[in-house]
Amino acid sequence: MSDRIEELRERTRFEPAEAEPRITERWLQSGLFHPEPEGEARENYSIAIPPPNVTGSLHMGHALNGSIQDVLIRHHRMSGPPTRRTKWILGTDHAGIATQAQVEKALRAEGTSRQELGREAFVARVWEWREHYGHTIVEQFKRLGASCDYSEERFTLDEGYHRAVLRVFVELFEEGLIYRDRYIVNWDPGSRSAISDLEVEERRETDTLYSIRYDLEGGDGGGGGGSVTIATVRPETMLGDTAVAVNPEDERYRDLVGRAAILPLVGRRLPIIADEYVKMDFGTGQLKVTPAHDPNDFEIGRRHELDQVSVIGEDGRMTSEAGERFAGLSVMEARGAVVAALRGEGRIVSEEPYEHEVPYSHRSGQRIEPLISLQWFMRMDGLAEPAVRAVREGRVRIVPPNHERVYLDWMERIRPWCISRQLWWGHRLPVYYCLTCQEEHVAEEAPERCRVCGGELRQDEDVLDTWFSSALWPFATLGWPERTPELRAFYPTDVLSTARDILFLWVARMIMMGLRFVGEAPFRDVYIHSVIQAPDGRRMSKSLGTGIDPLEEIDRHGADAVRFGLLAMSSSQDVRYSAEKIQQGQALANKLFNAARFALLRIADLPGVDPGGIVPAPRPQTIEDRWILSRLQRVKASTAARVESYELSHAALGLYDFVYGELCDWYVELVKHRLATEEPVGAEGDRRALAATLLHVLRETVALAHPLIPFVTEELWSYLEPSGSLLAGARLPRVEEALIDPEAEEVLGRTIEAVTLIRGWRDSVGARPGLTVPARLRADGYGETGASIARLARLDLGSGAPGATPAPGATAAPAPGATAAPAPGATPAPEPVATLAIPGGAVEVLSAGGLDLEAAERRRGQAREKLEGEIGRVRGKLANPGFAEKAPEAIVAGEREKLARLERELEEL
RNA sequence: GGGCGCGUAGCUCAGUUGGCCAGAGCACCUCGUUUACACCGAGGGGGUCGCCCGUUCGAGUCGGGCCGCGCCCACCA
Repeated sequence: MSDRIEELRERTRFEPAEAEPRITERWLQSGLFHPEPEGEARENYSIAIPPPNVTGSLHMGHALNGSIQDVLIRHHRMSGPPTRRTKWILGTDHAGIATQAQVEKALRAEGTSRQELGREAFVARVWEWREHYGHTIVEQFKRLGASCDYSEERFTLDEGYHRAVLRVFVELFEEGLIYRDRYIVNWDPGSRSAISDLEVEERRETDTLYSIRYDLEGGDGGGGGGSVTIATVRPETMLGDTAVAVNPEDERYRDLVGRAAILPLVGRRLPIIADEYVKMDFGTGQLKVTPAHDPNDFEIGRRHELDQVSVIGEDGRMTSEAGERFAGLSVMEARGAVVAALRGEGRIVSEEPYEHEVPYSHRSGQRIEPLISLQWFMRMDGLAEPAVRAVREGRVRIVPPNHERVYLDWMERIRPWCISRQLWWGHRLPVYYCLTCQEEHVAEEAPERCRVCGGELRQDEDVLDTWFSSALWPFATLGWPERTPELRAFYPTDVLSTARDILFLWVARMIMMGLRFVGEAPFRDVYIHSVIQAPDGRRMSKSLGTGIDPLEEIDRHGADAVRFGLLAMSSSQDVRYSAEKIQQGQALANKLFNAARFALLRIADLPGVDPGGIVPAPRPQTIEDRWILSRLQRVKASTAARVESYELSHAALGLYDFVYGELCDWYVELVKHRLATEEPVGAEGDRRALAATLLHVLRETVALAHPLIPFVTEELWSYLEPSGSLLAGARLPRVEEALIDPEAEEVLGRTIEAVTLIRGWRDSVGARPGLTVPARLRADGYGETGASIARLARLDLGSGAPGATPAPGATAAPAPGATAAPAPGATPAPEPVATLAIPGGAVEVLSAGGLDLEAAERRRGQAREKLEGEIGRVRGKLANPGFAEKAPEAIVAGEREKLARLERELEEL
């Protein structure tokens, strides 16, 4: 052990770049991240990672969620005897559209296309692509320190997973929940596929609202027979109009209903119908109905059995149905042409700018073209109902709970889900059509021939929405539909951690599918974490140039720093990225490293003490030992509670406060002299006890911090744990109630305040840092810490200072009067040249050497003023009859005590 | 149009069920070669807790209104 410690002498800082790869390697070799599939899910702990896109790379959202999940995973892994079977299910998502788009882009660069390659070759090409780029993100998770089970990486398109998808599809089809329909869908011309409602985003845009006059049937064409005026932002769609609608309550148009208008440019007869959808107060109250290109009109069309004329094709161009003049034009070209033609006929009544919401594809960024298409749908209401109950009844908890209502609202109004995609990359639908008799077959195994006519079969061209397969993630990854030991051991998982943007897209669907197919919700908790925004408050995105690369941050500051920073930033709401928090994490790692380094080297240097022979254990000799042990129990308890209730920023910052504000700033400083070599202060017994205590405190602190900052703590563990075992596989330190010591906390709390006050005073009176000031303590409650105060505040308290002898003027005096005698046998007390208040009394300064007494006097005046003000306030409060009567007893008592203390301090001044 | 949330020090954020003088990190100023750490240490300045009204002995915290900002959901051409 000593040799290893010797090398620490040269390492004055923790170097993440050097240490992290080494430590990662040890973890991966250890097998600790792979639990055997034994026991029941309720005794084990598991999390299914939200599978990143297979060709993606680590962004800030992954880094945050990875940090959060890893804290939970490591914390729970370390909370068993000595470890608990803990599995972090790892894998990637095939991400249909995104991946296909990437490969298509590459093909374009090569001057070819997927069409040219053909389906089979294209899919093979994507698999190749996936082999090539599919592992980067997994490697990046390793750099973050994520302790996933890397030995069992899944893919939403691997063989076993595919079987699960087919099973689900077939069962739902047989139940009638999956069906095929010609329905209006969100057509994404960018990916040439239908997409679901959830993949559409609305953007505010300003278009032109045209009012167009349609003549009524039976008129003379000159307007004499009357006309209707409709308003539209999409004049090109009028070519597909099949009706004009008015509100049935609309008095103005009552007699129009049942008549017909003539569609300009086309000449089609448009029946005028009455439908409640039409708003009487919008425009003229007359609405053109285009069932094939507007979702509302589609519904109206179904109600009134209107014709559907599709004038826009899946390529985003006008079809032949649009008429010769327009066929082949793009939508925008057609718009111009239609407007020009109408203008030529004098049919444009007005044009005005109009701001409205326009649907765009979340996937391709292109404007959605609603059109009618033959697609596969899944009815959701029956599946949603148990998923609603699971949340209502608390079997699934959403944290923070205010998202629960959003979930419930959406689930209760859930609509059919369009699950087919016109892509090649994905799970191809297990649907087969007979080429001769058209009979439809749905089966997990492709049938040989048509069961009706024996004809040849062809498989449906479409693939399933990526989210269909993602919805099965928590159980498909564990071997379902087989009843595997993995499934028994790790399903349901414990928590699903995610940002809220995929609450519907993914989380809700997992709950529905888990309940339906395994009979249990896939996780107990849904933890919804922050979205990290760019420092300027904009969304972090590559395209905006606002993204910050977590890997670059890891390179610069270390994975511990990035983890700590992200955890400290995160909360229940969105937050801006804070580089300072990352630096704070780096500082913490370095601080902890150096505190341990100091202790280890000092202990190694102790004369007559064999560091190897010291058994780390709490062996408190002094009040500061009792204090740090007590504080250690508190931070162990609070950290565990915070991690378990997902208050990760509090856990991180609480740990920081302990390490900095208690362990390093105070405890290490308080005990330094007891380890001093040149000038032996304490007995050897004390040194040995102190060494044991110090090592114990360090070990527990390091273990406690491990889930948050695993690298530096693992590194330190290699010095603190002689067996050479890994901290990742150690047990979290338990809270020892017996070591909680309110008295020590009280005494040290007061001592710290006193030292801080004296230091502040010194600074304000111009005392050089090296100057030792002769002084006398005239205050209660410093019997055990007077010497510490003298040392830390650089006071000379006379002969009584060293060792454990009570400091002069401290607790000895039975009465707290001003006449408290100095230590017996001392020479007559000199007159103080200055006095400053500390909790429980005052410090009297006995020599003016090196001090600015005028400043001291000013300061005393300020202190007195402040005390008086405070006393006044407290007195006023106590004098208020309402306060004394109505406030709780403890509060009143506290105020009384405070008053007494302040009065004593004032008196001492 | 509905829903959720935010507005606390120059910046980024904490402030549990209303109760000691409203905190932290960073930034800023002063001092410091104290033998763990200069990625350091000590000290300091800095806040009408968005605004108004109310409830209460007591409000950053609860209620109402207003102003500003963000996000989610939603089928008005």
